[in-house]
Amino acid sequence: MSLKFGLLGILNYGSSTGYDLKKAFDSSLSFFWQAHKSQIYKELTSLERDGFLSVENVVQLDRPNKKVYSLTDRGREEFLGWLKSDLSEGDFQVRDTFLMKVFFWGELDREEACRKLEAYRGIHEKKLESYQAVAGHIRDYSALVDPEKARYWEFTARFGYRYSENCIEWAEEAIHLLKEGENHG
Amino acid sequence: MSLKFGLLGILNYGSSTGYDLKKAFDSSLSFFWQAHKSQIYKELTSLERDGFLSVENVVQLDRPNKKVYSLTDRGREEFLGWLKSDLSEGDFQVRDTFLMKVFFWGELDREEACRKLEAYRGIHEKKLESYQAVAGHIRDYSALVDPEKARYWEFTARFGYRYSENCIEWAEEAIHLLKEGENHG
DNA sequence: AGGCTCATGTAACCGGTTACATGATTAT
DNA sequence: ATAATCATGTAACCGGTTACATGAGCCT
Repeated sequence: MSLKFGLLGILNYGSSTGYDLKKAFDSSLSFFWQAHKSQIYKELTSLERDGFLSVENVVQLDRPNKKVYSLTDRGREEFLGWLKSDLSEGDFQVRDTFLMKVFFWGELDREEACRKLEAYRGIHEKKLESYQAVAGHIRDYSALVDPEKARYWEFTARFGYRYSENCIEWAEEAIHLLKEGENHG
Repeated sequence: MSLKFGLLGILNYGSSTGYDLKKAFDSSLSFFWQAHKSQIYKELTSLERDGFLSVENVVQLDRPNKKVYSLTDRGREEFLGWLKSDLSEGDFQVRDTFLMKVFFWGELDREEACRKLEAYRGIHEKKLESYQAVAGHIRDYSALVDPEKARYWEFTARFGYRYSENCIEWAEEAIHLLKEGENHG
């Protein structure tokens, strides 16, 4: 359901093509939402059919033709309605296959569990670095765009940073407990 | 994809019916995975078709008949294969509609953003309480079941607790930044 | 009388993933 | 030469959600 609003939200900044929307997703929303191009093209078609977007065919000579989508008034209303709507249960539901595995780790031996925790920590350490880079990009941007927007982009990047930090601390705590338990477990 | 392994994992503890598997999901896996009963019944049918489960029809007189599913050897192999498999990209991808909204909050005024952050904090404060209750239940259980299993159940509960704690701290930080920005923004 | 628990599902739909398909231009 | 970029999609499939449907027994 949220891909729809992600697309409307980006198009609220300005008109765009499916191709560029995919790039926008990959570069700025991918921490908390991923989208395949096939899904983006499908969704754009139905948003246009429903009157939330208008489309213009742009013929190009040196490159493939393209379809430029623009938010209609109805589309903007739809987007703002979603944005203002109250938080609901679904906004808090997490799905995490890694934690599902952890839940069943009683079937593995502790060495294997420790190795997996260390791999997990390593991945989040790399993510920390990339969030710092993202934070830098946003600061560069915020000089150019509405700083009121950039403020919230920073909040989401900060969330990602803190999230990975927390995963690392949790993993270290768990590793510690496993190694402690080895002696008198 | 992970519902499959969640079901195999619980059935690895012992045979069960769709009805009871739904309860097991709701009571212990729901923090990181939710499942509807319609989906559970569908999945059980295909797991049996694929030879990962066997099924026994149990006729009852005072209650509706039931189907008791049991893990086959193939099913146990399939489960352990998944459990031992290396972490992949998909194990780290987050989907969070709340953060999607935050990303676009530049379209709202700050008071509204603050109110939503406070609601968010409030919800996670309630979640913190429920995780403490969960941790208690696990400790009660761990006297009865294999403590090596309970250890990992605690890890996932601890993750949930820390996650909500982190959300609260992030929200407070964000509220602070918004209120600070009011004066000289 | 009314609501909860036990116990099963089907049907319609929506959202998301993977693979396939094309083809010119531009940069290394 | 070759790989990347630009730009569009389709098709098949899988996974997940919502609503509908039934019906006995037990508790208040």
